[in-house]
Amino acid sequence: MRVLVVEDDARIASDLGAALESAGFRVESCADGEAAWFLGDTEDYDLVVLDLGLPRLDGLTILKRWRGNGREMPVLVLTARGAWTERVEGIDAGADDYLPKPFRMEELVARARALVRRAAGRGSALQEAGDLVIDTNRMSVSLRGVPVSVTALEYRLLSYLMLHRARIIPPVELLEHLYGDDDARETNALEAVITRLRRKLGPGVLGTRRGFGYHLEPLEPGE
Amino acid sequence: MRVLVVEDDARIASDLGAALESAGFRVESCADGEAAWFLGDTEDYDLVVLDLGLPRLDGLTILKRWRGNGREMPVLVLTARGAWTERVEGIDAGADDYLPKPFRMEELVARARALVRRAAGRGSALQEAGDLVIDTNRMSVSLRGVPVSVTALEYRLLSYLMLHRARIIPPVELLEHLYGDDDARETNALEAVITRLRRKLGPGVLGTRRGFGYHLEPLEPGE
DNA sequence: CGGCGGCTGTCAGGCCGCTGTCAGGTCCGT
DNA sequence: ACGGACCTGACAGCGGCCTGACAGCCGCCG
Repeated sequence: MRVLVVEDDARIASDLGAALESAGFRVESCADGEAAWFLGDTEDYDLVVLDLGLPRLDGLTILKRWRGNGREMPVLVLTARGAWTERVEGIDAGADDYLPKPFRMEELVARARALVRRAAGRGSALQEAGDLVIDTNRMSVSLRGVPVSVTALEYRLLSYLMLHRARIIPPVELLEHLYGDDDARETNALEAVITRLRRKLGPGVLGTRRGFGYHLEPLEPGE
Repeated sequence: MRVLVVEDDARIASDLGAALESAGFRVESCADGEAAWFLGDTEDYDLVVLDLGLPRLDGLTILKRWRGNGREMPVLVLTARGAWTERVEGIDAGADDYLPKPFRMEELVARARALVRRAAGRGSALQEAGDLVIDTNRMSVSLRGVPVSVTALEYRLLSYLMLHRARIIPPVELLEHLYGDDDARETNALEAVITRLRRKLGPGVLGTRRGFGYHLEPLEPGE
């Protein structure tokens, strides 16, 4: 996690840096507006902490330029106490969160963490198990990087197995999930789906434990 | 048991909260999508009850983001009556169960309990006795760290002995547990299973007390 | 509207591992 | 030493599971 701290007050900057570092961030600092703009525009940060009162180039302007250039990293804006207009402007400029000064370091760290995590949810939401990767946003599946086309039903099955990949899933539970109607199916619809999926995914992905249920293959503790 | 209720209709939310609380849950409510997403992403709940129609941020989107971020708590989705597509989408997004509105509170509570129970087996659910370890998630057995492949019946036998490892289990009780039918079996099916298990586990694991029953080996109270 | 193709449940057939049964053999308690 | 409780290996039937084929359903498109 790489974070850029833009703050001209040396004492605050050093406090911020210390707090964020002890929270596990890799911190880079910058006191000058022009330099900050350049860094944020060219480097990749997971988070920027941006003070608005800066020499040479206003914080809001920097933020607007970044956004205008398509830079989408989360930005946490520090505003002076009660400067309400600044807050509104900050939002308009594309800030993701703001914190009025003075603030407690714990709160800043908490918000920083939340922002980073939230930003993670923006990209493609990937879940993986072994060679299999499913993208829950695009509802797509790929195996060893190669996309595999699956039907809606097959996708549901895979995504459920993926979500509960730590367990063995008994057939009843899968049936309940795929079809909802809890009237006991006496058919082998499930087996059919499994077979068709296996044909697409090849061996070594969908595992069966006779008498127990199904699971995604990399299930560590042996056989 | 901590549960998050995400529901914008105040009346329904309060009914839900009351029902779940009287069922022994600790309830937190949230009517706003953005806030719900944040809570579910940063707090740890044992269950989330999620209504799909929300202001600011759609329930399905929230769910997908949670899953994409690796949040795996059980989620019970509330859908509008007859909105079948919603149900399917909910499953696709990673819901563990869903309930069409309107519903009876008893049913919701029942399903909530079931979900929590199911998810309870998620942490390292290891039970051990002596050198023997049973993983109830993976339904696997290992001896001195070495995985042993057992059949469904053998597994049930072992897990029953494990559960009651403090005492000696008479054969009738085991038969009853394994086969249900209480008509006294005059066969030696049980002995056969025991023998096969002993072959896999080696000596010193399954003990016999002639005339009393079976037990797992390290039986504390004086030999 | 009618044909077409993809999706999916059903059916029949088959494989093979699991499991009860049987026929002994062994061990323990009395 | 005897009887019964228990063990064990062999074996055959069953049932869980797999698979290919087929048909109904539905959306798509001309």
